[in-house]
Amino acid sequence: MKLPQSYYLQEDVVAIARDLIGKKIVTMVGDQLTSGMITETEAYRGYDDKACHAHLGKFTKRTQVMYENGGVAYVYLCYGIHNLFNIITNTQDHADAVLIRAVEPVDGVEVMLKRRNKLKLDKTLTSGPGNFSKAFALDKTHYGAFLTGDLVWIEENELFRFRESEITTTTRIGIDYAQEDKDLPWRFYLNTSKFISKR
DNA sequence: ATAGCGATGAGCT
DNA sequence: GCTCATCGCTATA
Repeated sequence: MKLPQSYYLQEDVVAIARDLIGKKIVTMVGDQLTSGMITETEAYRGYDDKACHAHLGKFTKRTQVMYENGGVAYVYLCYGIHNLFNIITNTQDHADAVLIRAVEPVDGVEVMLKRRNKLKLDKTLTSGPGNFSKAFALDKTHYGAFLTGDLVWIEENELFRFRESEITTTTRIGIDYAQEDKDLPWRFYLNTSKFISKR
């Protein structure tokens, strides 16, 4: 059920970002289980992608986990407020990552509502990378966490099937500084879901 | 030691 | 569409 490490070791991060749509992501934090179906992702490709934190092999305390073997979490704080959750892919020294930008809630909606200080379920509960991370209690303590472990993982979603036409391929958000790479079609979302950060 | 800034989200117009 | 909260990372000195 849990995706094995070999899944994350695949070399095409863009293909993985697309393939993760429809899969189930689960966290077990403080005895509270939350899960959801992944509806929106973006690919960031290590060395040659100007939008990637590891562009041209940039190696800092923040980016170091990106260079590990695929199957670990890369979480960083954005705008001083939001934790953004990424999955590291490819083999060691290839700093590729997939940003999870939105999910559709499945289990633990009450827990998510509490974490988000909300009273009722609507699409803002888990759409947008900062909102998703907060609802799933993903933060800096998950930096480097193994996705084969018992804290956060991804499962195959046998029951859910969709047509190819339900996946929209488009450009990534918030990376205008990346010059010629800002228009790469590396964002994917399930256009039949309400839980999308931006259409 | 510190200036500059960002893979965002909320609220208001 | 516009503003701004908020702070750790990064580069530079």
